[in-house]
Amino acid sequence: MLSAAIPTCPLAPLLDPFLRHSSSIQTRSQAQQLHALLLKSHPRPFPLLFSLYSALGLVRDARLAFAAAPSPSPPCYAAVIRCSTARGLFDYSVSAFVRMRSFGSPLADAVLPSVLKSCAALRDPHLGTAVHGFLIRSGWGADLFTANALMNMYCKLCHANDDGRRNSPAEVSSGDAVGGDSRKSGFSHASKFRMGPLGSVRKVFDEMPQRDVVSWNTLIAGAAESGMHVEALEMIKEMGVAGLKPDSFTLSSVLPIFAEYVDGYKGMEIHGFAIRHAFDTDVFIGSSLIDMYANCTNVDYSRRVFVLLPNPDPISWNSIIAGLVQNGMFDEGLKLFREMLLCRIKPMPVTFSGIMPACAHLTTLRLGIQLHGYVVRGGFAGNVFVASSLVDMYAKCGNVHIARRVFDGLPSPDSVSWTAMIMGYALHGPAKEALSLFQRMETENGKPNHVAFVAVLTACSHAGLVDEAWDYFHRMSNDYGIIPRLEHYAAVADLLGRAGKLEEAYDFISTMHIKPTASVWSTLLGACRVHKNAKLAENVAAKIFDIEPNNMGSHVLMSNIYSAAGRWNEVAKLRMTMKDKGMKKQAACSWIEIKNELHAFFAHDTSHPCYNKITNALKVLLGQMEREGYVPNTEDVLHDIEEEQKRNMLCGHSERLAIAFGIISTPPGTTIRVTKNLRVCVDCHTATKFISKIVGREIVVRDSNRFHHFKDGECSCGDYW
DNA sequence: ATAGGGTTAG
Repeated sequence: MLSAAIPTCPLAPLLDPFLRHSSSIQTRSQAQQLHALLLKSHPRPFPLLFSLYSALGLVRDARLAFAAAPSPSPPCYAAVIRCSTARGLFDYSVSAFVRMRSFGSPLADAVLPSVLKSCAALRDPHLGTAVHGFLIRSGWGADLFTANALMNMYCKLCHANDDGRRNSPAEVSSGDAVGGDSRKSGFSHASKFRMGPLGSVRKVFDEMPQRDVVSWNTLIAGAAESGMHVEALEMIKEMGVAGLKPDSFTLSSVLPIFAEYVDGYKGMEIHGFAIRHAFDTDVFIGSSLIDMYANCTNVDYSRRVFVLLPNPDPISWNSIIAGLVQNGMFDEGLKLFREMLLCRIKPMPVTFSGIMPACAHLTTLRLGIQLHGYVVRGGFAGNVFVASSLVDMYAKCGNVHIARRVFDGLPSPDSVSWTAMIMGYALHGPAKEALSLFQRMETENGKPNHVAFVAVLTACSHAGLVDEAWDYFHRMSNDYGIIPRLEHYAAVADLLGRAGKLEEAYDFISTMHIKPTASVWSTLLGACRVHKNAKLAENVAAKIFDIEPNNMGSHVLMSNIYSAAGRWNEVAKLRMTMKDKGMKKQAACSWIEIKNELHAFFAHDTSHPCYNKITNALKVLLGQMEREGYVPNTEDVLHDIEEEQKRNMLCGHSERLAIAFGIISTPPGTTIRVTKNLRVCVDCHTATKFISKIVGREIVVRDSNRFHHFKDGECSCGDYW
């Protein structure tokens, strides 16, 4: 190619084969030798040299060579600009372009697409529009590649302000007000398109003299990302009319739409299309399909797609792991994470934010700490997604202080980090911390969203702060314009109920502006049980059974309420109903991790190999507890049996077995961490307070609702839960 | 030369 320029040089015959077959240059020193020969043979630098250095990843050498060039030719500028863009050195690419313009050097072919790509990556609207103006003046406006790159740049620029997450605020995309300006494009929705944030993109598209698949794909992807879902799907049809077939790029930009709409059926149609056109082995499509099926709770299909991918890439792994975890298949997620490591695929920040919730839900602090170590070693600790998931994991695994330390280490926590931390305090009890953090969030992070309000209301609820909760509840809509959702109502109703304001709670739920669910009523039913209001309970239960006739939790609660009131006939009747409906009470279970091994206990479970030791320890403890003033509270033993038997029943509760086992299997002073699947029982709560004092241990119990930290005879919940 | 996939808090 350029060898035509060389004949004047005696070295030319030597160089020629290398310049013709640049792939024969494989190492840095070979490239440098060629560079040296070129410098000797030819006063002006060779464009190929820059491409060569860049292809070998030696961008520094390329830049040095370029900086030393006295007056680079247009092809040299072009090579440097293209290479630096391809290597991600966007600012360098732009400054080379600016330098080229300032010397008045003519524009080589195929430079502008790279410059525009760099402008897009830099998210600099002034730069972008300046280049746009220049390219029109210099007559490149009609160039297909340039216009495509221009569209892409405007797409990126209009998403410059959101933080890259999927749920950007959707444009109105219903079918109204169509018609509009259809002269130019002939497309019914063009006018709406032009008025939206993608106006510039659409304008470029409409004015292109010719369009290819990339043009369409860029426009479709832009629409899909801006929430203009209907338009995006409509345009796929239109591109067919224009004689262009959708390809794997087209599909991968519209698949997330079905994931977001949770329309697995439509998603499956696309999957079928992908299979028919042999796109289904494309990793991009594969990852989108995995995510789409996982979002539609059809994670088995996600798994099938993953298994059928011939060459899953790191993102495919991330997708399947996150998909499994999001669908509650925590062990499976962890298993795949281990497989991923075995396949020598390096985890990325997303891998950890995807897998960490599994540890949080499983309450497996040990594994969480291991992953945290991995995060630190991998240099991902500064990633706000990862850090937020760590905050959440530590809080959910019972270590709210470490959670706080991770949180405090974040240079700029986002709303998720704040909310995770506030929720952490809410779960553990220090409501003051939660409230003061919320206040800090308002000043430092700006507008709290609806989830932050769920967290702060939960904190109030768990601490019995009725007035504060009302204040937040009202400020939420008055100051921030957030319409209360079910979760907010539920938190307030729960709070009122637990504070004993049963009638007020009843009225509150009855006048909600959305239809209360069975679960909202259930919290009140629970409160009726605690505050022994059987009459209101019957009323509430009727509401629940009206919505969910087979709601098992409420049958159990109602049965407990009747037993507590000694109404054994009603209990029997309810039990019959439950039996008829085939409902089975969820068995109480507590578990504890000792030396990397999980020990689970059901109530009155004698199967554990250490069962005898455990009961002996409990017997000894009971004696000490009674000397300290412990009186068994048999109120909640809901069986029609003698008092003595009731006392024995209490000792067999699953949490007590787990705690006793923890005490006899760990060195003195070790914190005991127990998890229970149901709420902790009143008597066990009292007993654990005594036990913590007697054995001088901190005992952390996570029940289905919150954490209890027992220490020196006190509990962090202040006996309010 | 230009276009694509995955993540955290209730």
